[in-house]
Amino acid sequence: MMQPPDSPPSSEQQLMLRASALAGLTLGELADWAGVAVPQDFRREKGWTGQLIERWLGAEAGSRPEQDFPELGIELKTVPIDALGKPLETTYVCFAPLTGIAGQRWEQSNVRHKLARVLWLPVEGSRDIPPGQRRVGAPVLWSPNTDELLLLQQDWEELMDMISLGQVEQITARVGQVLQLRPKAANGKALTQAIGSHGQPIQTRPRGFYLRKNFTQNILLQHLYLSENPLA
DNA sequence: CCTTGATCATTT
DNA sequence: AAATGATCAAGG
Repeated sequence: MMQPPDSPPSSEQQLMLRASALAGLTLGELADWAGVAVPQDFRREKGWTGQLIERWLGAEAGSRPEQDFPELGIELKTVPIDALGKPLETTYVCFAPLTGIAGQRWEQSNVRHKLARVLWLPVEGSRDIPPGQRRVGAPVLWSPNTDELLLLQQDWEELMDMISLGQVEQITARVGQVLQLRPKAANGKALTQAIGSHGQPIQTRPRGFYLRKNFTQNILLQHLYLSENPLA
């Protein structure tokens, strides 16, 4: 039986070694060995899988607005996949700034920084598989290529333009080719300040940036054909 | 309230 | 069946 590390990985290689060691194991095994109870479902513990994987890779717990491995400049994302390897959910990236965004540039945006380097860890997520029996897949270390970067930048600029023009209430999840903007809060009562259609301050639900499923799927698929040893 | 970890539940 | 909009928990 394995045991979770007690310190962050000292190198990218060590991180990948840790992640690769999880491939093929079930969430039940990882939970047992870490002394964590497995929930019947995720209705009341939606972040359970991500937090379990964080422990096994030695990420610092917490809600700091930073990368999971700041020393390595790497962000960790677990992604639920179906039997065919397709993402079952969009991927949350970060909150969207709704005020004080004049002159904000893509190059220095939170989205750009978060996605600079991501360690994707696919996990079986079909609801007909009990959480404890769901298997962890092989890790994929990814940085956006030129095409992906351009798509992300185009979407980010379109969304941020709408926000700065006071059109945040008109933004639906349909806007954006690969990046979308959706509510992100504890509930519908949470409100934050934004810009209204006449430039006046308004109260609206906080929003977050999410990656569409197809975009994430292409990342995982590319590695299937283009990486040296995708199954290692 | 904000940010982290995301999935749920209803609509389309 | 897929996508959108809503929601749950914990740390700060």
